[in-house]
Amino acid sequence: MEGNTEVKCPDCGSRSIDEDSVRGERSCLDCGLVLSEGLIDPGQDWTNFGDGPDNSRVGAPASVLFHDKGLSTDIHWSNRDFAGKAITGASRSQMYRMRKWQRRARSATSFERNMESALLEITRLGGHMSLGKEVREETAVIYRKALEHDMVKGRSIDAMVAACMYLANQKLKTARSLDDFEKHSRVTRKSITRAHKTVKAKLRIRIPVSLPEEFVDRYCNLLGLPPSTAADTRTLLAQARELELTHGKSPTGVAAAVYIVSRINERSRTQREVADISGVTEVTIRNRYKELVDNLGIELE
DNA sequence: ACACGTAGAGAACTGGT
DNA sequence: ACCAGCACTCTACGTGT
Repeated sequence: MEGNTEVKCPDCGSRSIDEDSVRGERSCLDCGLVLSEGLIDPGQDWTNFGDGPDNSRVGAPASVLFHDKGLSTDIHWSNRDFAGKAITGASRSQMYRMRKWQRRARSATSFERNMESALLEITRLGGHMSLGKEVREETAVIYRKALEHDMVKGRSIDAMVAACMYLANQKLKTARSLDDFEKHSRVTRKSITRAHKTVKAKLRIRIPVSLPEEFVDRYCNLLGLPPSTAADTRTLLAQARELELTHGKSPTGVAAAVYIVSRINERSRTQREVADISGVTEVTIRNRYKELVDNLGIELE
């Protein structure tokens, strides 16, 4: 699982790379940098306990949303044996002991106990904020890493969960604001932002920076504009970058330069249309549009 | 219908104390 | 650690063509 000598962490140079086939990702054990996600486990997905081929797939899939990844079993409390017959006397008290010890063994370490309460909070908070399973799983993955890197000590589990979920929410672009988290979490806004900052820095989680150019093709496509318009837009964006007009602006807003080009090329689209497909408001389109037109000396009739 | 502008608020970052 | 200020985008308007 670890010590893969062929891979070196590009960030800190460490060779301790953790390959986690359940979570489908590779990360550096020293700095926590996630090297690659979406790895495919090449192994068979069943265990054959018998003779000959056995391709049966049984049981729920492993999930990061259970502290033991959902793979442990319970001894049921009904005091019945496999045939439904009541279990009594000595074997019954033996079963009580077995249940007790099984539970203790399962959540024995402080790590697991911490993870267990964190997952409860992830489920609760995720539910309150109507965040889907994807975000909750991403939160669990980030939280587990934070726990592994000793970041939870000294702050509340709830604050750390909120911070991790906020990060997951940013990463997956589910658009919940800090206010939403403040409202539904049981901790203060400050403790959330602090934990958020720490986790983001220590785990080197980058909220991917996207460039305006990445959106141009899709926008043109959605607007029914030809590839030549996309090309013209990229040229325009290159000039805008020279004059530093793209710095600090939202890439989607800048990409609305498509609007300008659509007018230049006399395939005019309205601000409303561009706003609808790009997810930025008409106001932002107007502001970018005005800035670009003013600074690049573009004449429109 | 469309383009254009403004005010007020929120989010996230920066720098000063 | 905390606050103030900053640049940007959003919502929600209004005005003009």
